[in-house]
Amino acid sequence: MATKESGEMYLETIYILSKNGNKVRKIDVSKYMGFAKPSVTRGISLLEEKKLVKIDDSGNIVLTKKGEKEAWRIYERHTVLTKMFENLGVDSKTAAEDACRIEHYISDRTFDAIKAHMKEYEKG
Amino acid sequence: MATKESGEMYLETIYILSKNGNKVRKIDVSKYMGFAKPSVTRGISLLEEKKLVKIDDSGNIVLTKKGEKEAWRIYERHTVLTKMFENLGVDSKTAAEDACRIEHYISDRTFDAIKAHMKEYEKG
DNA sequence: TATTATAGTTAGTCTTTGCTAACTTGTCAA
DNA sequence: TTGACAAGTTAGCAAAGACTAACTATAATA
Repeated sequence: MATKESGEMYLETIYILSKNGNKVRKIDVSKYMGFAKPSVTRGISLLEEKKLVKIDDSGNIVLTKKGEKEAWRIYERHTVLTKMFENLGVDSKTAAEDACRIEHYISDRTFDAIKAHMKEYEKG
Repeated sequence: MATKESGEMYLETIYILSKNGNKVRKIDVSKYMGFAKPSVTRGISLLEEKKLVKIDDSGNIVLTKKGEKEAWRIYERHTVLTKMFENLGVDSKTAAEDACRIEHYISDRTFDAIKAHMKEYEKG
């Protein structure tokens, strides 16, 4: 598989950790994901190459416009899929775990259909 | 990821190709999946080690009980997920493609919830 | 200032799973 | 019987993405 999964997980993690205006360093990502520091060093540097993040003068990881957009894309998949599974009666933990794996593999087209359906569902 | 994906795809392919009582050789798997012969040689031999398939005297790949069960598990995911996406308005091709990727990552628990929901849906 | 802890990097390993090149085996037809 | 083609294997490469060991650099504290 052209595994975008790894990069997307780093991106999503950075997004989550920085959501409340928090500074995010590589060590934070390392701890959050449970990956060794060198793995994170490389993972993030790949994101840098793709212009998805920058490292500021203090060593904080900052999402670029492009990175922010992409991270949001993944994060939205995560939340919507989790909610869908919960609505189907799946416990929150399992729902979130499944969403976290599936979010990387679902096409825009199918995700949009799910999103539209969820919107309807919530309405009435 | 503890990628079960590759092995599951081989298994599912063998299942599909043998569904109508057809004999399945490695070359058939190779053509169906678009993989080179050596890749298939190894892929299948891993399934042999796990006692999921056997090679009979004529070189045909035969699913064991265990392999059959596992293959069916994947195949059912494939069909149910495809149908669900189609019901949400996704075109058949996209629905099948998404199902094919996602089928490897969805937990039993979540899949059961989806299956139950589809049953309800079809009833009414 | 010197010590020490924390953050980060470098170098190199491992596993998975695809690939090609080149060989072997087995079958069928001339 | 031989020649040729199809099926399958062996050996080795590549990329992704995790790891450890060991280093450096930074920052806080005695």
